[in-house]
Amino acid sequence: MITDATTAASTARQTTSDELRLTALEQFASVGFAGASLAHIADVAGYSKSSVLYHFASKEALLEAVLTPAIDRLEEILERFLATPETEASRLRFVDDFIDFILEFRLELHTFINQAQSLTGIAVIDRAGLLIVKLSNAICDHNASVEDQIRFGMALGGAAYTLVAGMNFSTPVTRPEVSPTEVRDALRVVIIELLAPVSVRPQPETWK
Amino acid sequence: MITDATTAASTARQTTSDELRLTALEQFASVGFAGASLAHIADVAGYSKSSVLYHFASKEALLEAVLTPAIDRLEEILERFLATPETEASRLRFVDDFIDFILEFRLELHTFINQAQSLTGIAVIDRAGLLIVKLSNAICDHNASVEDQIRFGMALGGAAYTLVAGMNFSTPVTRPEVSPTEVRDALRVVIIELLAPVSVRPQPETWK
DNA sequence: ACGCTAGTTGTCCGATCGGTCAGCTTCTGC
DNA sequence: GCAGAAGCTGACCGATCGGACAACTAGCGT
Repeated sequence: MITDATTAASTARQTTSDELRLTALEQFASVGFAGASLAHIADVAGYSKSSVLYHFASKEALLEAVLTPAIDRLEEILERFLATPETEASRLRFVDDFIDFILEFRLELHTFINQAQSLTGIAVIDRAGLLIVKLSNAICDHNASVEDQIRFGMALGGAAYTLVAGMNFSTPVTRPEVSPTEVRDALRVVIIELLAPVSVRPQPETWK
Repeated sequence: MITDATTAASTARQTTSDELRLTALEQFASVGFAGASLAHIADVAGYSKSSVLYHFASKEALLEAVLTPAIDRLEEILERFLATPETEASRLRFVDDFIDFILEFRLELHTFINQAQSLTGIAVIDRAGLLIVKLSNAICDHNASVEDQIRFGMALGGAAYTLVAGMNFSTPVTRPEVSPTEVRDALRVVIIELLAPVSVRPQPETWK
């Protein structure tokens, strides 16, 4: 079998590092950082624990390598949003960027969202925490109401949960192959509803 | 100091079991079930590891004792909702019950929501998972759209995140003593917006 | 005074944790 | 041919894990 590394552009090159990163991500997201042992990660990926520690200096370094791409992406999104004056159009574009991010990095988001509080001190975690605060302020700083902060938190934590843990057992039997685009569209509707500014937010008159 | 056990009705009796349960809950919610060691739980509570294993047969038994009251409460709420024919009033009352539940058992909810997938097999976890499915079906079964399932998941996971992890670092400096009732009211508005049935759900015309 | 029970603890155990290190293979440049 | 780097591994280390067990103390009914 000839796997030419030079023509890696076609299909994504699957280096050992990448395999370990992916496996570690799945483990961190499902059993948590503390619960995921290096030996188990290595075993699932088909390597030895020593190999993991050859590619990554420590367990924390592995976590950083796993989360960094997602944080980088989120940072880009925030900077793009802050770079342009805020209009309804720019805010809507931000939401679309945000949904792209959530869907692409759902496992990374889930890992950070649910374990950031117990992993403070690790560089990438602190960096992500600061980023979330800046994001929150950018979205709902102008009036800074408690409700707006809750709306942002619900969108963030709700999406992380729904896409990773929620959909798994929400319909355990009834599984008629829900299409990704259908999930994406529905997610867009709900998140836009949550993050819409007060000016355009509809007020239900029944159900109050 | 006289602490009479017979007149325990006034202030909640603080038995050793209760102290250990509370400490364990805090640890499970913050560092996860796998990450929380019995020795550390005992240390924080001011007892020895042996004492923990005297009151609870095992670490899993401790988890069950910690989560069971919350699951019982949630079961009551579901049964109450299913017992009456569904009207807007009954659905609204359910939302209020639900919010009461979330606020009272936020740590238990957070623990279950974020770790259920890695703890399957433990009785109380499986029971809670089944309960969530039944809840989800009760709320949005009639039309069973993907969007409604996402709405339910966002409300559940979003609330669990916002109330435990989100509010902690969302406003790290600006902390003007946000009142509990203010949080409750805002949470009510957002959750009602998420869980309102299609018939009364407002459709924003801008921002689409 | 007595035995009984509930509560608490220190000690010990096998398993597993993250991490180090020496050695093994395979490939490459000279 | 061979030196050296890269990749990978098993053996080993001290620390910590969940848990078993015996011993100790304090209270209570007799």
